[in-house]
Amino acid sequence: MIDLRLVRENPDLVRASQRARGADESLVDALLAADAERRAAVKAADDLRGEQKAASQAVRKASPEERPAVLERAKALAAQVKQAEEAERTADAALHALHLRIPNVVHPDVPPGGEDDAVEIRTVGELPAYDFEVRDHLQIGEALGAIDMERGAKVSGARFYFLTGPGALLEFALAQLAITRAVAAGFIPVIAPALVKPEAMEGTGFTGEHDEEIYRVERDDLYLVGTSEVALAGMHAREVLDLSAGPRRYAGWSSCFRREAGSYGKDTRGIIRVHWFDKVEMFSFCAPEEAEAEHRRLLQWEEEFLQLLELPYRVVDIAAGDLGTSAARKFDIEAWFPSQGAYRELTSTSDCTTFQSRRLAIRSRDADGKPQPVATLNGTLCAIARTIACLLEVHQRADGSVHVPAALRPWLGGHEVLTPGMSLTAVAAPGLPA
RNA sequence: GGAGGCUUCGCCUAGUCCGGUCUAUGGCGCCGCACUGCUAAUGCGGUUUGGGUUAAUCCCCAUCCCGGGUUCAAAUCCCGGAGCCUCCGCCA
Repeated sequence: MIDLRLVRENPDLVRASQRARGADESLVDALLAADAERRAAVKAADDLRGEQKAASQAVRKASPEERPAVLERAKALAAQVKQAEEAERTADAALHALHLRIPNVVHPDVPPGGEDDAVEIRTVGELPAYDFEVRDHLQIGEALGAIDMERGAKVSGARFYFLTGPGALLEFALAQLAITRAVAAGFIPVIAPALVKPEAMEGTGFTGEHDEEIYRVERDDLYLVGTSEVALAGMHAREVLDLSAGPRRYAGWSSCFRREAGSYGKDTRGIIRVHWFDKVEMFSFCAPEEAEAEHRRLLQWEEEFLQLLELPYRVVDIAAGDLGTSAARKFDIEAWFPSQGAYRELTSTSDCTTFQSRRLAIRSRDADGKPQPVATLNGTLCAIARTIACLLEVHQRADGSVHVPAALRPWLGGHEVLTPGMSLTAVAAPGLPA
């Protein structure tokens, strides 16, 4: 949630942010009114409680003769306090409900507009040219024995898949490369839970407008995460972190689950948009004043990863109307999918400033030693299924084989190419005993 | 799934049986000051978090795992829940 002091002191800034998002501007004034009401209710209840406390002491000290009268007064006050506390709770709940409905304040440099108004920042890598008819990743994957959609549907339904043979090995290779890179950059590797409590989901801002996107396990009141960001952010809920040595960075691996409600008919083919995939996610806790620089660093790590995979891509600055609830700013990296002749989102990094940490009560001590909300940032290092799809397409060859980028070879037995029908028995990490 | 134990202001801890200056004790750590050639030791003072109020200080309210209840009054009594530990059962 956003900083209430900002709303009080600079409501126009928040109104402008709401406008930029295409969200309801009047919420800001409703919030201000609710805030004033809550403060009045708090003051009334506090004052009454103070009186009651004194009265309660008086009961104890009263002589036997005056005791009945004093007790009478204390009882009356107790009843008033009860009423005042009820009013306080109501006012507080009203404020909280409004507070939760307001998304993060957008960064001033965010481009205006909606989904189609992302601004291209740069393109990197040469678009490949093919002197044969380009196949899509599913055709290539099926020929390689790497992807089995039909049986995925048989077992789990639409948008489920099996990764088999070289596909399964590719998943591990990508995960290894991602985690290895992240650890080398100073990230703490984490295997995060994929089922979380409602609190963690709410804290990261996913339950509001994205509710339809989330799998819920009713019986146990748990959610399946759509990204390990949820667990990683929740990891330090209600803690005071020591960030004096710089940002605290985690690289989390987890399965991710998405209902994809409302995307019927979109990307129905292959493993570009699926209900479940595995992902290595970067997550950073840092001082608010460092957030923008950290955001650029996350973006850079994402770019380096795609460069290692030899995938051409472009970086886009997401427009205000297309930002998630928690994000003040978001950069996507879109990689080239030859079968579509288009760039498609492969990774995404968001600066959530103090929005998530305020909800989750994640703080660090400022220069005065006072706990203050930290900034949280997240970025995809590798969304594995979609990355496999992109790799297969970009690195395809006329004979149905697929070029293996050098960076992945250590985990694919040193093979420079994946070929239909190849034997996997030789695929082992070099240096391991046979 | 069953039985028992535990949870106090950074860490440890007193207090809970028997409700009332608990405005929560003490130790460690940390910060400041004094003493000291310097350090150590010692002494004195400070040190939970959130909210309200304020120009700021002061002050006020809440906070003893969480949520209810009883009471004029709850760390303390009652009910519900969470987490941790031990044992039994089951299990990869």
